[in-house]
Amino acid sequence: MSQENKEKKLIYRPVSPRVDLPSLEESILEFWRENDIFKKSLEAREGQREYVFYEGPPTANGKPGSHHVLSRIFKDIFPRYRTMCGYYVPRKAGWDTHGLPVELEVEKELGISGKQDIEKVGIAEFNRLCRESIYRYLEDWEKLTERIGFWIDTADAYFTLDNGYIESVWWLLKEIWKKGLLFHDYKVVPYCSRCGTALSSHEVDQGYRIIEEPSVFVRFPLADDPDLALLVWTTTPWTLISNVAAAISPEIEYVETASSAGRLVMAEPLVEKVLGAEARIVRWIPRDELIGRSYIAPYGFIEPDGKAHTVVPADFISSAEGTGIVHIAPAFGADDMAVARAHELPIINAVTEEGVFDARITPWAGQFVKEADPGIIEDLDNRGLLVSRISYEHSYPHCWRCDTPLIYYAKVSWYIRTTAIKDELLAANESVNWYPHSIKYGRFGNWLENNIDWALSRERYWGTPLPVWRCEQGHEVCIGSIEELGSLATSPLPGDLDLHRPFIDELRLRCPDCGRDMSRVTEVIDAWFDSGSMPMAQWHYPFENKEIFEKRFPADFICEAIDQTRGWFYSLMAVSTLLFGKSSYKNVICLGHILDREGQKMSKSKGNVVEPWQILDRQGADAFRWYLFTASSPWFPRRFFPEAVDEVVRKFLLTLWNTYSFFTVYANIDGFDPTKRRLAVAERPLLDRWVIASLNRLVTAVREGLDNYDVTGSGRQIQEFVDDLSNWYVRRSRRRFWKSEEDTDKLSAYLTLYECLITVAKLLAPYTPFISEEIYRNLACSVDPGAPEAVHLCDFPESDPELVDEDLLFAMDIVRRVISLGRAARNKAAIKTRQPLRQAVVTAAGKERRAVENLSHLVLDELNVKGVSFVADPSDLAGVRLKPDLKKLGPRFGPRRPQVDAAIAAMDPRRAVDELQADGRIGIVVEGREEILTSDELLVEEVEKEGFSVERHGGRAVGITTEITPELKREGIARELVHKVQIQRKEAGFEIEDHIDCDMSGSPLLIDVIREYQDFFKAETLCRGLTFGKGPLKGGTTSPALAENETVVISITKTGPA
RNA sequence: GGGCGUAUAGCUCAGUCGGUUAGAGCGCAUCUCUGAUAAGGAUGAGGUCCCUGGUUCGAAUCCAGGUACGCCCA
Repeated sequence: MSQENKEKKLIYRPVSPRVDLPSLEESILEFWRENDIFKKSLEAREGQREYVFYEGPPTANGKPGSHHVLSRIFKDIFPRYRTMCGYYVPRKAGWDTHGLPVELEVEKELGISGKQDIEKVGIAEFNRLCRESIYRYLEDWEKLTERIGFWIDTADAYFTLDNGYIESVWWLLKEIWKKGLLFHDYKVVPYCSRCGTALSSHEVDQGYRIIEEPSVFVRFPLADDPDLALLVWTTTPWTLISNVAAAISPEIEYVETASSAGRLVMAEPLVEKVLGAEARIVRWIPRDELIGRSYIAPYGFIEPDGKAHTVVPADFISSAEGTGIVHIAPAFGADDMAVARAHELPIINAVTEEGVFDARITPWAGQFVKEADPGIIEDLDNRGLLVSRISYEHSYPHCWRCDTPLIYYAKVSWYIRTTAIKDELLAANESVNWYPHSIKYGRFGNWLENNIDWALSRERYWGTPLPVWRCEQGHEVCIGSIEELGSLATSPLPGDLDLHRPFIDELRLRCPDCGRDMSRVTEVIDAWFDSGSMPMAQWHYPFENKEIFEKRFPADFICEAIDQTRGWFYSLMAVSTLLFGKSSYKNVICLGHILDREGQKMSKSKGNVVEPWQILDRQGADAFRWYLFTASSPWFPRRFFPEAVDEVVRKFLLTLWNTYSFFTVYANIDGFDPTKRRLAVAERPLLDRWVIASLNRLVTAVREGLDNYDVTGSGRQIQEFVDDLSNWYVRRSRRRFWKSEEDTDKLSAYLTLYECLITVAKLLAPYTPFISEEIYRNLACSVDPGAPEAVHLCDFPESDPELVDEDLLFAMDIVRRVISLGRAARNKAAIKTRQPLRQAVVTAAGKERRAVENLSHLVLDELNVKGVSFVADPSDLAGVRLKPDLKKLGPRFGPRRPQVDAAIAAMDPRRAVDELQADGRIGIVVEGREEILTSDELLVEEVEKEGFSVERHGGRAVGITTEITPELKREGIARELVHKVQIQRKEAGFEIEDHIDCDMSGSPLLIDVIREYQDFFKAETLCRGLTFGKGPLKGGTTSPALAENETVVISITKTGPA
């Protein structure tokens, strides 16, 4: 045959059953590159209806990890799918380039930390390094992006650091400013006084340590009754100097107490804990009596600028510790600040940015606030205000760089008043489809409901500068374009102006109000505002590309991980709602995180990170993709490790590959060319019509799934089909492919398998673009020069509902269940499949019975039985057992049901069933009372009958006769010996179509059987000359074989090909 | 401390409206089948359906409280 192949031109490129998937994928990548397939896939759909995708820009400031693969393949699959469905789906890449993480990376590289260090280096140099660091990993990202088959236009990517991008962001900010929604106010931030900088929450998290601190209980005497005092607890005595109010909870009861400490007001539940058992409750004080009461402040260094030192309500107060009365110092606590805003309290700040008391606080001026605590406590004690002090152990944040205890400190910050558009945000959210749905009114909806103003500014260096200039008079302008900047600048703009710091800071403007010099405020903006602006800024809107933006807004689809709820998902929605009053996206998939094998977060420090290249180099991108698409729901957190992907390769990709390989081997032998042959499906055998029906049903399901953003469900259905195709359709059809006659049956098998493979390749193209491409190209392009050159240029398959023969699908399903039960029954009886048996008995009636009858040849063959018979009445096959139908008897008898169960169990089942059949009802006695049960209130189950081996599942049972007659035994022996010879042929290395001569000597019984079955024997083993007892054949292979405890010596020799 | 999510076999996951014996694949053991396959088939071992309480005749499923993990906040 090999000789013949060399001479004959093969239709299909030969496909080895062994495949190296990663290197196959590399060659497909090369094909795509060389032939511009991605570009062609776009061009082919130009002018068609658009499907709009927005790329949420990753920060390329580090190597991409497995979680990036997850999000990037989900970003890939829908554009691919929609393209195949006929949509035009442009895919512009983007990179997020600003922000603290970039700065930290550069600080680390330079071995510096903190703002003072950065300013020593110089902002120009520092930002130059930031810009450089962005590009450092870009290549890694682009390589990975290509390798995993994520088609996105990286050549035309947007960068948030581009002047054009920044100009668009400025324009957006100016629009917000014009609406009066950009403002500045105090914000309490975790602050390191040594480094002179606020810390991000990420940094704060790194510095928590358990420390022991003094905490004090202090008297705040009431102004109108100084003998009675509020009892206040604080762990930061130094903040008492800046006190402006005392807060009580609207939910806790307050009392006046009498004890050795005097008359004190506090929360009732805490009295004993704080004052001890000796304290006495004098009276309960209604909250109304407290709210609004004035008290004498502990310190009067600073005169408050407004009404202060009164009791106010606040809802964050705990009744678990403290006194239930909380001292409020708005400059040093976020909760305090919120209370101050709600009640229009003044703000007192006695502390400088260096973390020391200012000159007004004479006793402690210049002292670090936390170090002043002991002096303050002593002072309180001396003045009789201290009730008690205790040592308090708690977790307190420290600066991760210098270990200085952080203080919470009010700084001026710029905000966007998103609270003013809360209703619009909620309305915009209504228009979005969230996957999973729970996010919409859960995590995201709640976040919108509790919206707080967007803290926009950062006192940092590498970011979009806040385009606000201020003059000495306090006039402010917000600049919305480079042109506007030029018109107000005191000197012409340089031609190569970089809009970043420090260059932008050097530009002076002339104040439009008073004509004085204006300089820029120093802040840059939150990088989230950059990325949230991408729908406009990626196009340099409104300065350019107006039509493109309008056409591609909002996005049909975006996708990121769950941590973006308050990140990109929010910023994207907030920016567009501020500007246009609507959401920038319609459908959003919110992915879960990838965890390690133990369910722990992957992190470099734990060393449990799975590098994507580990998977890509060993198992390949398709395997990686398929695993992530189908292993679990996209939004669940998932455990991930390399071995998990192995199963995908073995069970799915190799199964598909081998089916494909099988086809090419035989199609090449037979020279099968699908373009030259036709056969209507209706004229094909049942098995073919079944697999075609199943395929068409699959197409509908996959389309429906992907239309509804269900990747996992659709994928699992494809996997199930491929399994059926290989392990049922091909397995059952094997002989049809290798038989020598060229008949309709064979043609039908080829056409059917071909259609299945091509359609599956197309269905899989969005999922596993590489193997799909290979299968499609070899099968389609090899025979049809008119076929699109890549699977990704094809139309997505459409289902033909006419071909979905539901009855046939049902019938096959039933038959396969019957076969499975039959095999189990054989196994239980320990009768090997090669031994023929007389009969299989199936309990089936009506539609099910007809199904098994129509497909009975499958049952006979698979179960190796001579006949199938049916029993309508299960008792023919089995004994019976009676069970209560709980769904019916439960509601009827309620608590008495257990007694009913017992009464049923006590009946003789055979007689009860007879009675039920005769009368449709039966009487039982429950607690001495007669009750009538009808037949639909009872369930009848069968148990095994003699002479049969029976297996059951649910209401279905299949039995096989276990009697082996001498005749059946002889046939079994014949099959056994055929099997032995087949093994021997294989071991001798003969080709499938080689013919042999065979000699058999030994057991007279076995030889007698083979004489009887010699036609069968010769046909199965391709044996031409069969002799008995002539001894080993010359040049042959000889081996002893055992069947039924008798031995023969079999000798075979090759006599040449067919 | 708050909000959201997850928890089912050693592993990865299904489990419909509350219903009878909680399933699949992998892995393991035993057997079986096989001239496409790294495969197929069957059986078995393996389960505190995270815990506690409640509702109910009946809870993996509904309710409440908790635990662990993750995310986002504080």
